[in-house]
Amino acid sequence: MTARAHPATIADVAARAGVSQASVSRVLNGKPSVDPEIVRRVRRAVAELGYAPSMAARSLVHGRNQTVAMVVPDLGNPMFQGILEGVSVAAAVDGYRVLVADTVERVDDEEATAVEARQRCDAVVLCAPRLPADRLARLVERIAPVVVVNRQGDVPDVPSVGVDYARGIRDLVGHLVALGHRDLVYLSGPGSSRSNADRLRGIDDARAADASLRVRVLDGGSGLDDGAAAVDAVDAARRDGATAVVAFNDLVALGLLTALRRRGIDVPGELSVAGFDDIPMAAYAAPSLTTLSVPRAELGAQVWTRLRGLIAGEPVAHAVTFRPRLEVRESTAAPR
Amino acid sequence: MTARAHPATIADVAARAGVSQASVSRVLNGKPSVDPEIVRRVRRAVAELGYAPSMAARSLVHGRNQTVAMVVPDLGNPMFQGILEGVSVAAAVDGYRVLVADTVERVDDEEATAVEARQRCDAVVLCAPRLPADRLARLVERIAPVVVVNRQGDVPDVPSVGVDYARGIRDLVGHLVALGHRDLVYLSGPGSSRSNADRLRGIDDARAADASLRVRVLDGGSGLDDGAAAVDAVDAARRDGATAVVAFNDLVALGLLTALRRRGIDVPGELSVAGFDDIPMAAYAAPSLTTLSVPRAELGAQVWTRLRGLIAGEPVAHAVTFRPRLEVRESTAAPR
DNA sequence: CTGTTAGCGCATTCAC
DNA sequence: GTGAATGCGCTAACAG
Repeated sequence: MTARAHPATIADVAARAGVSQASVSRVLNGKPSVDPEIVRRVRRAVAELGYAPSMAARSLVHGRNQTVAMVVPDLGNPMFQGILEGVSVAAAVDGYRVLVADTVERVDDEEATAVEARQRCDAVVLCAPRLPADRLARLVERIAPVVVVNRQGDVPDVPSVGVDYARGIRDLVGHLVALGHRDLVYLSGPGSSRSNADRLRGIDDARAADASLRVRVLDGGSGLDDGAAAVDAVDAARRDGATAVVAFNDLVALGLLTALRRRGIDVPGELSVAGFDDIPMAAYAAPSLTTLSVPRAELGAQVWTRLRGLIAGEPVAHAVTFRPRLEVRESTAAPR
Repeated sequence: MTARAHPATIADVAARAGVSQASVSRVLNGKPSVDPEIVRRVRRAVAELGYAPSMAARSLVHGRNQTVAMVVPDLGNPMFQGILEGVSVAAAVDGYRVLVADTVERVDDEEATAVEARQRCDAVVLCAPRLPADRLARLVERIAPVVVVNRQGDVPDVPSVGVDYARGIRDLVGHLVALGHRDLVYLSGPGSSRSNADRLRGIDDARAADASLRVRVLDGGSGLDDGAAAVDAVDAARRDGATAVVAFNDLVALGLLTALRRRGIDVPGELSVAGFDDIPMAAYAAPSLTTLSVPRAELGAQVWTRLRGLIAGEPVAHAVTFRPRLEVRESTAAPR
């Protein structure tokens, strides 16, 4: 077994099998009508040489990579992890792999990252919740084919898959109102984030539909720490009459829950708390968290379906929006 | 602005600038000593044509991708997410990207996945906690350059970075013993997992050092659900005298915590509980979780450092092992 | 300092 | 059905 310094090439295989490179190529790509005898010899040579085709060469010829990029603002967020996993698994079935490009919340070079990622891949999945719509619009046409996540309506003619945050919030508020709450707090997410804007729209809709409803909007964030840090403001609102709080997402709600517990404020006795996303931990919190469930994996799968279509040159598919499902748990109850 | 069907090539740029392809290449790669005038014209042509170099062609010539693969058993695990993020960020600094290959816990085709990933990338980061040592050894030589995570000692001559689980467990048991515990439960992780074996070794060491110490090993798992599902067995042990439980990881501990609460068992009053990993949620649990902190991001950075060295042809660097730091929180206390 | 030439490894014409 | 030639886009020698 002589080890070669450089990996075997198709030429080596051809020589070893005593056939032409073209034949080897045909066999390897399963082209029909190749003499069985040739097939056998080629397969043997391939095995003996431990030959593996060069992806680089193949990419150059085909103009395709079999790789897509997924740019995310923060890999630490369970939401994006879920989508990544969904896309990753779905794409793998079609022989595609996914490259992750974590912009680490640096909105400023999100465009550069996306463009760079596109150069190495056949397409990109863009999660850019904070990129202003006009910049987003310019970006997507530079990096097509692309599908955007949670930017429905911001970029016409670009496939988009996302969550109906406004709808989810309305459902949630409806649940709280039904319990008897009239004075709510919305603990907002990152100010510039599109999905936060969507949630705010849901809040506004709810307010418009019910004049007796009061909702105070407090600054929050998107992580556990942000939720905990908001406890002062939340408690102040509570003493001023608020009876329930809707957090930007589960992480924030969980952080708040802990801070409230430390302060001795009973949830849901003295204050109801709800989140968004239904991350695995939500059901395990104390009290378990009322939240809105979003199908992360399925969302990822849908993203891939659209991306694959685009790569294949199919027309832009319709946008899909998942309606969150209200998951009522212990953290919300009727106010005292 | 005439739009071209096919992206501009270096030949287009050369023609437009009235120079040779070689010159264009030189300018683009920042080769020294190129006539400033030429540089200007090339830059202008590049801008006008919106030229972007083909990574595929470049890869073919260089034999390198500027991409590494990271194969993980489960992207849903915060541990791997953290490492991924660490590697991703560190690699980006050097112009490298990372491809994720989620084997979705399917140990059987872990090898195939890794090999396939290696074919598209310059190197691979291998997280394969359950792959038997002999198969691992054979695998790594097929996919070198590679650095393995948490398989210290299993593959000599392969850079490895990991966590000293045994040491962490000993430190933790020491803490529990100091509190007065003598009868512990170890809620084990996946049976075939190397890191579970390491923890068991830590348990054995502790037992060997202290004959009066009793440790019952119970079957667990690696997720929230596994922890919750173990509550019956844990409670039985408790009634039989056990006063503290060491869970495989934080997820398991958190799941158990919730199940215990539902059963009305006070932690740490009636039972102490500790985890491993110090995931963000650990500090926010009720009660907050005593655990062992491992530097995920730094671990990822170390992985990249080693991988980069290997790619550059440097000799195999020494293995690094991080000693976990004990994080004492509310979930452990002296037994009644 | 610049241009010309020759591959990198493969898939794909086109003749045979 | 098979082989020989051509080119994907780029960089690295080599001349000039």
